[in-house]
Amino acid sequence: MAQSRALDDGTAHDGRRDLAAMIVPLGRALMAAESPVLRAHGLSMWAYSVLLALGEEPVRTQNALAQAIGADKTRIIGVLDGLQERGLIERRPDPGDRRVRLLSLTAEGRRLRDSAQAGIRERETRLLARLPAADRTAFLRALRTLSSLPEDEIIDPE
Amino acid sequence: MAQSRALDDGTAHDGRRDLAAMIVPLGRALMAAESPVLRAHGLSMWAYSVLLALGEEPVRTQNALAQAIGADKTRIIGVLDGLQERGLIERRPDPGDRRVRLLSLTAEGRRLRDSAQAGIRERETRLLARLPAADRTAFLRALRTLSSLPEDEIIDPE
DNA sequence: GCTTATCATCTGCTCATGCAGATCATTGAT
DNA sequence: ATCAATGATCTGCATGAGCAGATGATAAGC
Repeated sequence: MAQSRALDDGTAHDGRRDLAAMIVPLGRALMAAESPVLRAHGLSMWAYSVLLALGEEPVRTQNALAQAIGADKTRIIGVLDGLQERGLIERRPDPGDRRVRLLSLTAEGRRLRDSAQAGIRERETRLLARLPAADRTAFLRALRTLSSLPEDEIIDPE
Repeated sequence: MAQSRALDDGTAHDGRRDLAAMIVPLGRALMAAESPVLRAHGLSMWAYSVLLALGEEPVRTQNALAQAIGADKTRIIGVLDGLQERGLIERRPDPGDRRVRLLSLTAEGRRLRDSAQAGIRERETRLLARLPAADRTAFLRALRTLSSLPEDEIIDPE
């Protein structure tokens, strides 16, 4: 263990840093990278998250949508108001239960989402070009796997 | 483009999600995973980050330390006070410039850091076991590369 | 019909964070 | 010696997020 810190960079005895220590700042930087693209499209991070979460089928209940994007159900109401006013989403009562809203994208909302996402994708492609092709592919595959895990499986693996 | 959304899961036309959309929630979950380990060691996230950032050589200036861990220099003062009180770190004036503090780990601080990190590493190993070995290796290699990039290179690649 | 539960909505409160400003001690330049 | 800059420290302010509670409309169960 005398060599446990040959390099003073937060690394453990196997020479790598904690996952969180690598992933969290990277996530912050990626969000900062998205910021100008979203601004150019007149979207906040939460507005964009909402657009990403809405697809071909309406999402049933605002609470379900909020949970899907990791937001507070009370705090997305203003976001939804704004998106609805701009004609990017529609909110309709569920005919079978009028307490509930069905949320869907408009064609305009889809276009804006796709345009913003294309801008973000372009930047990501340039960033990922720093990785060897095989590493890039494996990285994305691993990331998809890990990010698809239910949260409690990440928190308490096995 | 008619097939651009075969699956309604926030994916672009190449079928993958935005990096931020995958990495940010993963980072949050990883932090949540660390939480019980840190609590068991009587450490906050920031306290742990400070311990990780201090190595064999003293860190010169509190501001440099704050920047290194992505914290606000004014907000880590309390953290440093607490760590110092517990005998986990030392703060000494630089003999060459008494405005400046030299920050270093005590032996006790090193032990606590290493113990916490071992606990966290154990959980990570279990989590990463879900990946095929080759993907795991490539993922960690890629993650190291990306997380080592200067922030402005991530924000504005090339 | 009455009671309980659910959804959307609004609002208040607390906490963390980022940033700015002020103060004091120290340093460097003139 | 004076002035400007720097580092640590304290504090205030604004903002956003998380959570709780209340309200009104609607639905389900008895």
